[in-house]
Amino acid sequence: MLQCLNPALRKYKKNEYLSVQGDDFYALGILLAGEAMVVKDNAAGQRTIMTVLGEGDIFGETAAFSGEKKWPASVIAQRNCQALFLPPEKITGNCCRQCPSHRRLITNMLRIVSDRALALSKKVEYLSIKSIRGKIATFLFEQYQKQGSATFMLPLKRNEMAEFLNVARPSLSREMCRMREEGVIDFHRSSIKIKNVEALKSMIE
Amino acid sequence: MLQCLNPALRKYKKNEYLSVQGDDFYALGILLAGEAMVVKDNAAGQRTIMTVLGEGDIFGETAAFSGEKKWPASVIAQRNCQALFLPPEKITGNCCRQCPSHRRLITNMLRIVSDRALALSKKVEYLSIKSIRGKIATFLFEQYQKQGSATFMLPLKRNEMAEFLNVARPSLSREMCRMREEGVIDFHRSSIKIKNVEALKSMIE
DNA sequence: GTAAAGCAGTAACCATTGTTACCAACAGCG
DNA sequence: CGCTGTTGGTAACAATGGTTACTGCTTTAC
Repeated sequence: MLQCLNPALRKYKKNEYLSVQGDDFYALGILLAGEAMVVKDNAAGQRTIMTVLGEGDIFGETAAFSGEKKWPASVIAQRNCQALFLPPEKITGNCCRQCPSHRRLITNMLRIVSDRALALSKKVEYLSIKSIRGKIATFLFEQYQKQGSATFMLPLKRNEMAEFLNVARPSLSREMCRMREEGVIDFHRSSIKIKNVEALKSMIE
Repeated sequence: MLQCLNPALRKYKKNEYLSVQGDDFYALGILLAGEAMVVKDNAAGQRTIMTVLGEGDIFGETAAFSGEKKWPASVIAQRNCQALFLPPEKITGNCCRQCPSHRRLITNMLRIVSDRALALSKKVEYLSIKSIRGKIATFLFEQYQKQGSATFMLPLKRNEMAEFLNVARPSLSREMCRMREEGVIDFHRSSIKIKNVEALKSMIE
């Protein structure tokens, strides 16, 4: 079976990175020996520990089958580690002649469930932020990155945005206006301009 | 391919239930025609709309491959609907001779990713509750159901419980004591007794 | 063009929750 | 037994965010 999967075995010293957040994703990981930490950095550079991996634990399983082909978090060796990496195609793969449509079905299924998990994990991120300002900053910064320009249109109305961020609409308005007064952003209705990216970043979290 | 999967086709009139939250889960659904709503009821009887399904949308995909074999939400026809139901085993199934270990691998993978999605959706539920009291009530009620008795031990220390619910520890203590004063619960350290289940339920959400 | 509906900003007030700091109860240990 | 560290309750105060209600600006429909 292992031959069929053709996994890559790698060794890491303490504090080495098994994977780096944002890097291209090629292979699902299995920690064979040692201990590693899954950490997520946000835009402000703050780091959150997601989990600690022990021997036998799998990492990157959500990204493996989703549409997103970047590592959603970094994995850092806490001690010397050994890890196996296997490309997700190998798992769903047709090493043992199966009907192609069946294979397609399984792949789709995995992708659907994984995408769902990714979306939920995004939602958890937003909900875990306590201040409205932090939520706004995170939201805007993400839009800014996605749209690539400092001036863009918000994809949601205030109403919807408030619901999405789980806050009251007037509170959202109030806070956005404060941020405008402070010169961090400028906006009118749905069009928005980020005037000070660094300041915005620092408000994240 | 469809023969291989052997799906059940069912028709529903407006307002009929395609699935009922808490019922045993046997088959994954695909909405072929019509429109349906996915709703989640909480213990207090309040209903949240999760999504609206259109033609071609899949429902129950997370439960299908996870360890949990109950419907996590209800699906209600908004208009006359047609839906296809197929048992998840058929998807992962060996209709086309594949090596058993490979099949095992795929099933495990699906289960892992699905369980992850379920856990995240649970977390979202907790984080979406705004009042501390609501969080406590939800948490306690869930423990109560899981442990089956009105007197039980909390699995977390105050510290950890506060972190889990994403609130400050003193605020948690304060609120728990208020609930004790009101006669809804009684507790000492980690041992807790639910004195008024109905009152507790009504505090959920 | 005008009425009606929906959307967004504003302000005052109030409730809830976080913060900080301190204290009491308890567990483990010599 | 008393020391120490941990855990949990308490209280005062500050800050944050929700509520409500009103306003004016846009958009849509007729």
